[in-house]
Amino acid sequence: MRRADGRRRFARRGYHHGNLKEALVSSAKQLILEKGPHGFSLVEAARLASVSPAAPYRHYRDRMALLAEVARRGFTRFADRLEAAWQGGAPDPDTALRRLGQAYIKFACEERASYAAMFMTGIDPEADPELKAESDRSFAVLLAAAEKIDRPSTSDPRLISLQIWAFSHGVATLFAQKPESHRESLPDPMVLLDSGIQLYLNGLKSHAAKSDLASDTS
Amino acid sequence: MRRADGRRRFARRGYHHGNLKEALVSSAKQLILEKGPHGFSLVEAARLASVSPAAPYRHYRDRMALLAEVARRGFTRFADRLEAAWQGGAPDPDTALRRLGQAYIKFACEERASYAAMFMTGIDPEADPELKAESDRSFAVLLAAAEKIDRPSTSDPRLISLQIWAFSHGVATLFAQKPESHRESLPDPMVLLDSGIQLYLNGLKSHAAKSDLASDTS
DNA sequence: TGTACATCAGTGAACGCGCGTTCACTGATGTAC
DNA sequence: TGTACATCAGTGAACGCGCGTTCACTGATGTAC
Repeated sequence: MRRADGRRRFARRGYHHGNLKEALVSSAKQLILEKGPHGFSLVEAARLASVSPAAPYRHYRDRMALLAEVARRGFTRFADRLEAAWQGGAPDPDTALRRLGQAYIKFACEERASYAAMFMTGIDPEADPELKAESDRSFAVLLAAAEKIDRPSTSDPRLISLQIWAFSHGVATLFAQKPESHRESLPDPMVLLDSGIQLYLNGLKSHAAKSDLASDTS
Repeated sequence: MRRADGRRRFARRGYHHGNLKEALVSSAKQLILEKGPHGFSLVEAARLASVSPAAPYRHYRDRMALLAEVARRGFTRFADRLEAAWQGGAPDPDTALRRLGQAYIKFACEERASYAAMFMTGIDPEADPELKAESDRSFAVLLAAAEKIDRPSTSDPRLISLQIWAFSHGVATLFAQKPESHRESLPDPMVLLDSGIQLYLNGLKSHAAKSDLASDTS
């Protein structure tokens, strides 16, 4: 286990690594953090796992397959967290939605590499059924939330969920993706999203009795 | 001027290109569209401009310098468009802000390559004074708008402008960056942003008399 | 419990590729007189 | 208007690099008997 020049992270148990599949995912995440999802290379991930450049091909078809694995696992944890935050909308939808937003940002901050693999690699969930399942599960939480909140009866929950998603994603990519040191005088992304969502919900409510802007596209 | 195998786009006038600096910017934008900002290479841009791989170095220090030039020009047009849309807030701030949002999405759709160079390359405006000036000018429009709209007196215009920016950026990256063919059943990004901003503004207004959520971070 | 053997998960060398960049050069252009 | 010359903007060949991927191989593991 050496470092610095020939950087290695995982002690080897012998000829066989023991847990190379996991180790590669972990190495990939570290490299994505350091160089962004496009700077990631399979060769370097292998090096980081103390393994020859050919070894990863025993576990992943190619470079993209490992990236997709990182994204897939990311979506799984993402969906788990969102579900746990939403809790079926208890005790009331507004409170639950605020928790949902906080969970979103928390994930983007704490799992920067996963978030990048999920949303900044141009990976297409449609191409991989497993990936799609987990990504659908994530979005389903947002949709359920949009359906349950206090809103005009004619409003479109799908539109609302996409708006909340876009807002969350914007805050995540602009303010939560950079390492904390680089944020300087910017406001806390959590506060930014939270207060924005509250204002948005308020707008929805106050419009319940008026014209339905969220479904009126004029 | 040939194509397909040795793809060339610009007719040469002879030994000297005539307008290589411009041609390279144009080639770079096309390549960014085709392969994303990370797939862009200086060698290929040169090829597309019918010029040897060494030629670009007469005009740009290195690969990043050309990318920064695309971003800088993008920010210039972006700021121009935002200023033109905002019009000092006439005839009323709400109407002007809606125009602003529309201009934002319009830019992201019509100038996908520029938008990508500006926001998806990890380019740092702080590093280049010219870049920073144009990027500041863009953000200044958003800030001016946030100051002028109907909002609680205790609210923080900076926070509001960042929220509007984050929402716009989220819609732009999630729904406006992909080629239109790939959007399928998704709603029009323009409508998505516009109706969301209206709801947000409404929330701001309805809170003017109540507690100021936009400045209260509890 | 011991041995033969199939299977698994590694090795390491090699390949072709495209890229960024440098270099000595050369053709074209524009300016001074 | 014509010529000498400096400067500018190209060429093309070459370099070293890291990457993705393949290949024949081999050491370790686990299972059948």
